[in-house]
Amino acid sequence: MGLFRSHRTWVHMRNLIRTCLEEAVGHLAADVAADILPEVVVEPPRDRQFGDFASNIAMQLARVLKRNPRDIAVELAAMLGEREDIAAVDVAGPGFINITLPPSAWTGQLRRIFQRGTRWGEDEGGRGRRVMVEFVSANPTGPLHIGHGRGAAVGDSLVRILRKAGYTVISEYYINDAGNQMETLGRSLQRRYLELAGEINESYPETYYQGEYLVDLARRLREERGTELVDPTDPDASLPLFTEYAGRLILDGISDDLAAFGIRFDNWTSEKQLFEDGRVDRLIAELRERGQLYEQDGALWFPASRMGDEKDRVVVRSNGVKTYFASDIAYHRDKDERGFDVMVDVWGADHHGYVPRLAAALQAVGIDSARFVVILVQLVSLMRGEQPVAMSTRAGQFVTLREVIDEVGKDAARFFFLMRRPDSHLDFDLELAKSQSNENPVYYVQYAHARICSILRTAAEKGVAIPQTAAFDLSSLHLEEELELIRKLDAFPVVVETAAAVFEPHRVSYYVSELAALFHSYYNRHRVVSEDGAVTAARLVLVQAVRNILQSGLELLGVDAPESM
RNA sequence: GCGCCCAUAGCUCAGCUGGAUAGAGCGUCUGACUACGGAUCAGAAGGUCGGGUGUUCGAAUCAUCCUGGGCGCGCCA
Repeated sequence: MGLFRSHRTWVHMRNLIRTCLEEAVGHLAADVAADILPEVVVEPPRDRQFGDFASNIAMQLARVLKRNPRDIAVELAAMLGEREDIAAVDVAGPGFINITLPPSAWTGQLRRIFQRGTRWGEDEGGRGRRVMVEFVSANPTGPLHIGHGRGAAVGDSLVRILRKAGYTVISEYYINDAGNQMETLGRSLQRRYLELAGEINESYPETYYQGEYLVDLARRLREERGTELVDPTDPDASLPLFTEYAGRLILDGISDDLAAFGIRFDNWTSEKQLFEDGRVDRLIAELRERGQLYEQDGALWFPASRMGDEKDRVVVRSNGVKTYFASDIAYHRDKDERGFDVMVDVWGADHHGYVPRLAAALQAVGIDSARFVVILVQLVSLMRGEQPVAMSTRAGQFVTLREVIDEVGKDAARFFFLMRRPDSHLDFDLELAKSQSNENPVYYVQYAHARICSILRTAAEKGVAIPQTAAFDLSSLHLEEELELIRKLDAFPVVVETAAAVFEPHRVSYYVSELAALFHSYYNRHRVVSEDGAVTAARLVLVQAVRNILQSGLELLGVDAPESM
């Protein structure tokens, strides 16, 4: 059986090598129960001199087989070495198996990658499993700030990555439009409105929302309705109108800001709606039926402490008001009923204390909490060069996402948010993000893409045919830099798969940066378009493949891949 | 006080869930096209992976303790 004659023509090399090793291990350990055999892991070696791939399986097997790892490695290597399509197999160190493929294997792989185009990296790993990714979900009480921006970038990129990895994904925004914060919002707008009408003399209360945007909304309301909403006898009567007005316009603004950030949600779910159509009540009834509620001090409690949380939590307050916790359980019960295998929630890290209680509650209504994944995104420190930018939500002084997008651009903002692990603190430097210099990593990647486009334009101007297929001889691609590029392209599906599995978009950011670096280096050393027709054609195939992967990698981050800059 | 997260080069951070001599960008220093875009490239210097103990063939990675920083501990959302 030929190693590279797979029924799936788009399989990356690493998986093929793994399959080969698994076969060999099967022969070697035929009498060992399969379930105690260690998983075969194949990865690039630390040092390229060791070859294309390395596996530590012999050392893992040593434990099970109770044999010297080097002996095992030698035997496995002997089996692999018989294959014609493997150039060399070596045993090194304590028992690493190092595998080298012939250049023809790599050019053959390049051909497949090229023909796959921007679909290279699409995988079936998700097997169509249904995932909901819920993110942002900010209260419609004010514009999105920069912290929301990070959550938005992470959530949206996760959606893109999961889709690429073969999952069926729905993105959703949960609108927290119920509760007393909305009432406070209404009162705040009402107050600003009355101030405009000259009805108020006292200073604006500290407990109200402080942002300037409420003054703008009040002006707008006044333009639309004049002073007809001034009702000195019964201010509460018109309060719902203010609340509804503020909530609706702020949510529209949030939606616009997200659109400017390249984000469109598949679905929006209203918390208020959950209350109004009885889903919250049904959930509470369900908890009661399952014996998961008790009454104390006039309130209804969920015994979360029985399932790992610090203390029990109130579901219905003694005044009859249902808590946010209640609606949140109901919301996740609803997600479950909509048939999602996995529910991913992207939250600010300051909500981490909330995770155990919700996980416990889901478990209590029969939802395996392993299906509930919370990605905690750490807060963002905004910097302007060395100087921290002061932000205080309370004082209404915060930098909005919109301001950041306007100042540094969507691409830089998204890339910066996705450069770090979600659970790592992020310093966001506005000056750096804005600078069109070599300090800025966004341009580095985009420039690589634009440069390739430029090469293709040059080739076209010179009358060189741009290869549309790779169905010709690529054997002139034998330089180490060229093989290195192909290996990197080959690894893209692994990056997508891993980023999806561990919910870490920053892996894609690193990948595209590394791929761009390999390309820039190659570009500076070797000409693509030259007098040699065969070499030119082969190199055009290579750089076009690089372009495709840069493009789809950036696509996963929601960053544009410009043809010129 | 209890819980969660973090600690890796001067700075900002990766490290492919336990592998070989710990990497990248920025900054610093030295260099590179009269050719496809110099927003680029080549090279150098820079480390007790916060500290201790443990687990094993093998630890930045796992366990545990300590130190230091962030966050959370409401009948708020």
